Amino acid sequence: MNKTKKQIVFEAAAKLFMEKGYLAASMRELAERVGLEQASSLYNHLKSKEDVLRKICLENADKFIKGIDEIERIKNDPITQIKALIHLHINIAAEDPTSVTVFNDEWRHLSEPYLSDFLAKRRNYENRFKAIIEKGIQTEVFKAIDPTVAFYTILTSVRWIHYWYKPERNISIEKLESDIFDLLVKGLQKE
Amino acid sequence: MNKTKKQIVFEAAAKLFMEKGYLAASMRELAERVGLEQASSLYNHLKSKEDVLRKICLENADKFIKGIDEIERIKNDPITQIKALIHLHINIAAEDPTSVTVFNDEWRHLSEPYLSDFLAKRRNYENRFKAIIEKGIQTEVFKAIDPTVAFYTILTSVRWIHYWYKPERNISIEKLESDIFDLLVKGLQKE
DNA sequence: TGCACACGAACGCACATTCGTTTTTAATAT
DNA sequence: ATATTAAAAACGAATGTGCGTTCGTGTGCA
Repeated sequence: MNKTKKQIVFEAAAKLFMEKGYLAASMRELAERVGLEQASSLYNHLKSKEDVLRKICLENADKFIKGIDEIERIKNDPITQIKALIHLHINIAAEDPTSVTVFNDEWRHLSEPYLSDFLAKRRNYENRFKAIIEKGIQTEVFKAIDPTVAFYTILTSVRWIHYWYKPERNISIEKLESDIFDLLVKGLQKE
Repeated sequence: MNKTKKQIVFEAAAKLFMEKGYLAASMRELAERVGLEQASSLYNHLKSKEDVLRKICLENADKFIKGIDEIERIKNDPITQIKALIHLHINIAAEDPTSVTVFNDEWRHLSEPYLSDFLAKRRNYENRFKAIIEKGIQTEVFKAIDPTVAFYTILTSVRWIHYWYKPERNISIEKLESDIFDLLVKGLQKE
């Protein structure tokens, strides 16, 4: 099925936001990229520049929330849950790398009240992520290192995968997933 | 010794760049923050907005290059080198978190040829970081996971520490360092 | 007397967005 | 097939705003 012009515009916007950053991306350049002579023509397809950013951020935030909902529901032990969280981050990043990059890097340019909404969702996700790690430490499945350190180190690792992972480097996402899991859970060192 | 006005201006600029992002930071707001009524007055202390960004980026890039220079010179085995790299990242971040944040997040707004210079330095650093990990894998000190995955996962972990590490959380940088080392090298899982 | 600094006006530019108008498209009726 | 119509999309001019920076001038301190 053909993409609507609206879809084309939104995808080009995400790409432009990713490449230049939200503030440096201009509606004039976006127009050019989708074959329009005038930026004003864009407004037949979108409400505003920020509205595009909002949709991208919200969409991805919901993906993560939905993901952790299911992980909490289905998985039980912390190790399997961590594995599932790695899986979640990699899959979302692989599915739409452009969109997840914008989500990750440009959310701070949301204006209120959308910024607060976004941050609330983010905090919610992070707290639940952290709780999984804390549970692992409490039940002595994980090492007795500082939970905050463990949490942020792992979250950071998986949150920025989109920065460097390019599928064409002929490493599959399955291998990527299991390598990251090995590294974070079992450590870099051999025995 | 008292800070010169120039120092005050540069530090306030770094802080402003960090808080709002380089593009969203305005010279008028910077002026206000350092007690000047007019943005034009700033130009007695700095050459241009971008010049401030350049100095911040260059300064930090050199810190990392100098750091890895010494690590290559003094340390021998990959494990000790990784430990030293973690130490390096944490110390640079702790010493001047504001500046390292700007360095890390805003370099892309450098214009040519400074951008290319910066990226060359960055590539240099990353290649040498990666070489250490590859050596560890080749000599079978490290697990046989994909070197690129190992490299980026570790680099990402240490590169974004400034995002979340606040010294007032009463965890010392020594503990932070050893916990991150434990996690990355020995793994999260117990035994 | 000179120098460092602050001021205030001004310049030129790029930006997102609005508006009224024209063109294109596609569905309907002849 | 062709003509009619209404909606969708593109246009181009215009608006207002904020930006970095320059310049000429003034002020106060060494």
